[in-house]
Amino acid sequence: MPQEIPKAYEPQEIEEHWAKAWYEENLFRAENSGNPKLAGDAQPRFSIALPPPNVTGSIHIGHMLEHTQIDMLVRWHRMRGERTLWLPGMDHAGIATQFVVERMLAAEGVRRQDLGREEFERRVWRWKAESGGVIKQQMIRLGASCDWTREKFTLDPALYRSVLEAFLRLHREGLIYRGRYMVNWCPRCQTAISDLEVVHNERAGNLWHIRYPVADSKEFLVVATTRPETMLGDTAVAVHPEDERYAHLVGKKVMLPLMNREIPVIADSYVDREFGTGVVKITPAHDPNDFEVGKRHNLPEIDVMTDDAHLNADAGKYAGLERFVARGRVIADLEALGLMEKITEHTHNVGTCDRCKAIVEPRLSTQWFMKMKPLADEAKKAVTGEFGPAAEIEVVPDNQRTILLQWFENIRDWCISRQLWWGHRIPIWHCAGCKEMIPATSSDVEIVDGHARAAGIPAKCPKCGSEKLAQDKDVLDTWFSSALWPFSTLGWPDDSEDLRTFYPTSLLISGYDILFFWDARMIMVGLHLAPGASEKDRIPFRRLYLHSLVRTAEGAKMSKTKGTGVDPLQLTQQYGTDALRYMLASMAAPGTDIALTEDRILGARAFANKIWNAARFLFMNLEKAEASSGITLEELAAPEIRSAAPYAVKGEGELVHRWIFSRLAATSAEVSKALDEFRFHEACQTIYHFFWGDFCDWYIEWVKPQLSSTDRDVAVPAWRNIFAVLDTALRVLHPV
RNA sequence: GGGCGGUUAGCUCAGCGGUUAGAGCGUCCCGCUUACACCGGGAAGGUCCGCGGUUCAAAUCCGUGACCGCCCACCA
Repeated sequence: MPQEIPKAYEPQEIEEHWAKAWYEENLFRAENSGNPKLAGDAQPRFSIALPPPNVTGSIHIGHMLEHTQIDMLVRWHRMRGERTLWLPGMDHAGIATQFVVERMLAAEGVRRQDLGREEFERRVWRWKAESGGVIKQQMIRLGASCDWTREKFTLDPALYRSVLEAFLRLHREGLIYRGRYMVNWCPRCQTAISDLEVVHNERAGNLWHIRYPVADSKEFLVVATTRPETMLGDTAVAVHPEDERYAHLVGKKVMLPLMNREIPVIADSYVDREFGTGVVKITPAHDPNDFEVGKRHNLPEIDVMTDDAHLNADAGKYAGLERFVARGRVIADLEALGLMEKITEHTHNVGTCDRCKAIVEPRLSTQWFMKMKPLADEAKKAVTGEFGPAAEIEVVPDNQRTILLQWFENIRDWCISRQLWWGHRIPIWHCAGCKEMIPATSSDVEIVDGHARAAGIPAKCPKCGSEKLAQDKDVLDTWFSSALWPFSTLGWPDDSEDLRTFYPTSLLISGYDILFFWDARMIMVGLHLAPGASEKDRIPFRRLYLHSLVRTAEGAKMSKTKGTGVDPLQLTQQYGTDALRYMLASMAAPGTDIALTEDRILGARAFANKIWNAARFLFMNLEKAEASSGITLEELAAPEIRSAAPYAVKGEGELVHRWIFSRLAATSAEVSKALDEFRFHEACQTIYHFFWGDFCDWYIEWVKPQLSSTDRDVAVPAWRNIFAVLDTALRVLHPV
């Protein structure tokens, strides 16, 4: 202890000092935890994987909430003598990172296409180094007690190997397939995106009622549409099979206006007689429903758009126009021809790209998909406990379980290929001759230019013998590698020591916003691919806790790419990490989101200060007591002396000592229980009350005279007691 | 169209079957008592959204209505 203890807690220097020391000494290596006397299965274990932050910038306060909660549990388990691993790492975040880098390039007036794939990748790697470094420093500074010796990145060679192994296995099993289907196409990012990456917003729009002249007749069929420009790709018009109004026209042809193409009138029960006119134009290449209808009726599929959402040559005279320009032109032309029956107002859902907000175009495209049904069925059983209690994944809070199960119930296949340059390249080669698709011969990787590439390059086409093979240009959805995270980071597919020791992980803590993106897919993929004879060995985690989200005082969600994130380091400078962590933890009630307000941080800072001062008081008075009654720190701090507390104190006040110890025991028990049930806020509140109310306000005040007594029979036991209490209280507090 | 939350003190929120409903911040009085004014002592302040029900007992459980918010969904 320094001579002069500052009056107020000055967190900056102290916290930074310890954070650095912890990191440099690798204090939190898994090897440093646990009870050395216990070997093998007798040693209790606790393992948890960090949800890898995206390397799209730096972490914000929301990450810090997550990390604080994880850290509390990790420290708590470590203190209880368990072999504890918190494995950190980061995610390459394919589309998100590529978007960020593209945006930076745009500021220089450069497009990624100008640079070419290789150069662009180099730029992203450079950005990754920068961003990843920042994130790591932030986490260290914020005191996250993870094992940095095991840090991973989703594009590490070892993890690419896991990805290859997973892909090849699933492909071999027929769970990964390639095909031409309707996908969500983002014209800005110029890639397909999964259903989950589409955000639907209600927007005011119109319903355009267009007359399609019936061939060889004076009649019209009036169709209603929200996207008139897609009519250029119509290949049929549909009515309900039992709709008497139109029964006589089924099987006839109508003339598609503007394109002057004859298309059939078909009957399909998909049509809702009540909506609009009861007649639907069918555009199989640009609408998911129409695509299904088209398949049922063997309709041609005419894609009228280009990758960047301009109309293509199949759109006749509209070719080259941007889609919304074309819409205007189509409407004007229809009106000029007198074929626009009417225009009504209509609000409808518009899908936008989660990343760049561009309006998504449903579009026919050849992509890689993952068959989800069989995987989801198994995952469901793990969540409902059908595999037995040992293989049950407990979901907290409980209502999220329902949500998860519903999602498994209604699962659809997952489009896993992305037309991006940043990510895991698909290990399939296409034969130039016979179009055969040849998978990599192994999941081995080689290092080229410092980064991993698939090494199992097939030499020639097994079907036609051609040697003109080219690797698929697409990369995998970033969540594909994320789905493997709990075991890929531990060495899978190798049978590694870490994998045997720490898999399945004990727990996953993630935000509920990525429940489907990540958590659900980990369960499905882990259950299918992870090693182990039974389900209980393959589930990726035994418990799943979905934490709430930190919002701004106005309730907006935080996001780095949107620039609404709050930098935790800045707040740390102002209030101290401990205060921030405490504040976050104390607000982390399951199920409700957190609005960030300064008040709460101030309260937390006051608490940190209180603790500091309580300790300061004791140390300052100890010096005096040394003089008056000859007490030494050694007499108090030795573990065997502490553990023998409480000591009987001569004279009055015996009860007070007994009281504080009973309160301490109760507090400690309550905190443990709260932590075990993820009630972080209650744990905080309990300690707060004990420390401030019981310990400071009552106990210290009461014991003050005893501490300064010259009678050693009074002073020594009193001191011993108060030190034991302080020590234990700080230990209870340590997780926070 | 389905599902999930929320509505409690001036503000932000906890509590979710059992004595006078809590916390932080704010407000009002009183205190520089040898750790702390980022403090201590005290006080004011609440038909726990409305209505109906279950119960010896309800902010807490059930039903219903209202108003907010979120998620999922292929009605053109």
